[in-house]
Amino acid sequence: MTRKKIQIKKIDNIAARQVAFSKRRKGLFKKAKELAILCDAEIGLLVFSASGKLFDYASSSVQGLLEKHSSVHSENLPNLNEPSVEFQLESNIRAKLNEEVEKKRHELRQMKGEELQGLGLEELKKLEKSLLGGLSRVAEMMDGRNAELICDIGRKVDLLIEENQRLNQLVEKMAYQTHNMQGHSSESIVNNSQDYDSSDTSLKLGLSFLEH
Amino acid sequence: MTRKKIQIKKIDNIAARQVAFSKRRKGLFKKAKELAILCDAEIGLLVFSASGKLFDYASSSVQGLLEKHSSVHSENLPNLNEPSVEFQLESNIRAKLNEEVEKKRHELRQMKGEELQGLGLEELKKLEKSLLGGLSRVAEMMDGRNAELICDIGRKVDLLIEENQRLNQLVEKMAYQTHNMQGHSSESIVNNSQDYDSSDTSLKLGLSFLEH
DNA sequence: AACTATTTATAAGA
DNA sequence: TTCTTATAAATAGTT
Repeated sequence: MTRKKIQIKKIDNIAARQVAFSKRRKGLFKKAKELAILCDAEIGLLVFSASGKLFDYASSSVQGLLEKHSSVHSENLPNLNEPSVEFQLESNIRAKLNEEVEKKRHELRQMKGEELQGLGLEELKKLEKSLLGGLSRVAEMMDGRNAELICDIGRKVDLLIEENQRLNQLVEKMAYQTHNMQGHSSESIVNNSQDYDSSDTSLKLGLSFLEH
Repeated sequence: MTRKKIQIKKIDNIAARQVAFSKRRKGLFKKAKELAILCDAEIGLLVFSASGKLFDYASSSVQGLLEKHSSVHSENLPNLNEPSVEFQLESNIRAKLNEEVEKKRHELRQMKGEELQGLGLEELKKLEKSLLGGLSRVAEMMDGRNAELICDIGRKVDLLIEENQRLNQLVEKMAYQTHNMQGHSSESIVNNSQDYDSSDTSLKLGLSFLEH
């Protein structure tokens, strides 16, 4: 709503979100109070920040109702004040979790080269070191994977070469037998033998196998 | 708040009050929803019109609370046997948060080159790309900081050189005056003048200033 | 925490 | 109620 129109979706930047929360919360409460006064309405308003902090407003007759739940700060009403204890605990846990998520999100962003504004030279150096470390380990892992891949290819090629040799021997044997049995048309058989024997062909077969 | 500024006090005219109630109520709910989304807040809003009609809004986890209140409206003095509704909601939220923390933790580890076991070559390539991207942006930011630093040094050196020149002139003047007043012992003063004039000294001062 | 350029909300009128 | 419009109020981005 001002220097620029914004989309209504969760604000990514933590600091900006906190600022917006503070500003808009104030505005919301003001509007609620105005409506209550101008139009003689009864209004109850509860706002929990993402970190679990409670802000509330209640025009007279709704007050009692909200107070029970907001007993975070008003400690009275000995009847049914049990939910408050649990609620406080839960709120606390949630606040911590939220904080943790926020921290990790920020850290991740920084590792991706975003949200670097606040960092000094020393912190940037640390970040760079961390990135380089990660990078080298990723590269290592990639090397490993590549090595495995090459190893696989090697094994497959070996198998194919073996198979080729076997076929080759078989073909030669058949050519020999055929030659002995019928003394003609041996040429075509010799040509086939040469095709199977080509080591170029065996390599191509090995690679195409790997693509599946 | 528009064709004319209004005072915040109960609107006398009944029709006008109803119109205002309808308009402002709409605005208030809109603002509440925006705050909940933009700032990841939990919000509960109850509005009773002067005639007793109820309007409400509740972002997820507050829903249980408000439902109870609106039921209080019809039948009050509740039996206190259900901590379950709230508890379930809280549990849900916590589970989601925990999951998120876990995911981000894992992602961070991977960017640091740990927990890479499950990744295939393609995923590793993506990770490498992300790390390289982050690295280049961090390097950029470091360049910026270094440039700033050098700029600072330059400014401080300039100031010191100026100051040195001023002092030098002052010393020369004093030397001249002293020489005129008493025609002896001018040598020591000349020596002092040379000390202040040393550009090596001014540079050293400039750098040592920066270390604090 | 203050400023300000814009957007948004809305009082009055139709 | 709904629409329009002139103006007040809220506020996003900036400092």
